Amino acid sequence: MESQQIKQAGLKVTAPRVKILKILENCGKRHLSAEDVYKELLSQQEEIGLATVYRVLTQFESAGLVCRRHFEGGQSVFELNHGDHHDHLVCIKCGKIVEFVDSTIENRQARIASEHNFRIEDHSLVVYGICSECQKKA
Amino acid sequence: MESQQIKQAGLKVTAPRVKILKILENCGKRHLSAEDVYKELLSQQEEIGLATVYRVLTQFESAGLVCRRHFEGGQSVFELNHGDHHDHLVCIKCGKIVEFVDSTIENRQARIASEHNFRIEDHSLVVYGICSECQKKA
DNA sequence: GAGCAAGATGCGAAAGATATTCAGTTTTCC
DNA sequence: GGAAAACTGAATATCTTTCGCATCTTGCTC
Repeated sequence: MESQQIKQAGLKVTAPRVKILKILENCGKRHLSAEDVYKELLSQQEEIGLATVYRVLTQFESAGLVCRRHFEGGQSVFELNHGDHHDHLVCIKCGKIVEFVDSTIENRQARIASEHNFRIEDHSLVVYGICSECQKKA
Repeated sequence: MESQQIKQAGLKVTAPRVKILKILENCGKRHLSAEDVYKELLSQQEEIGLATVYRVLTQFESAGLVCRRHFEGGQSVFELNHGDHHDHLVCIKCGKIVEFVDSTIENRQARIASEHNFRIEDHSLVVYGICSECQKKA
């Protein structure tokens, strides 16, 4: 149940939060912008302001429920945090996003960071390209 | 001479362009936001508008003279393009940026992209962490 | 070097994303 | 059931980036 996750995050269980979490879980797409979530709410006849969407997503982020990503293009996208880290392959034509994990890359990153005496907190690897369908179309 | 580079890029040689390019070359830091460049111009008593800074940087980007990066935090940073691709290690405390290149990572990326039938156009790898100095301070 | 067209510039205003304020409402906890 | 604390929507503010447009420059020609 969504309300459990929200409660465990130390947040009060309110209608907007539950609905937003539901959307993140059920809307099919893994990556949604604040705007996407807002539009989805509107299409469900929900009376939830954009400001609340941002607030809730930010709170979810602090609580570790979702991750925020800044891809190129100004807008942030949010995705549910399933605990596993992964990187992204983004199609610059159609916006399709593929997730991947590669331990070789993760290891090299750790190595490089330690060579520079950095303690890694996070990282973001995004590969931009053109997916097979868009290659055909072009 | 800066004016050569600008001319070769197919752009008219104008005072703002030369000055901005000089700043990128000489200001010491490799990564500047549009705001940074603008402030630097102001401190040099130059009458150059912020809009022009953005326009010029965007043109330089199209011309391949500089690269624009979107790190976390809303603002874009620009850096001179020396032809070589590289990735970034960013200190989330002090903002220090270290550049690195790792062919193992590059290769894995290419492999992953081809496994998904993507044609790579670009990529961005940013590792966020805490640098040695900031670790001491904390 | 004057003349001209194409292209640049500066400024203010606008756009887009996100954050904040505020007053009223809802949840939680006892 | 009620008070305190936390939450909400709307409007507003902010920040970065872009646009519109009148004016000025540059690069080329003669």
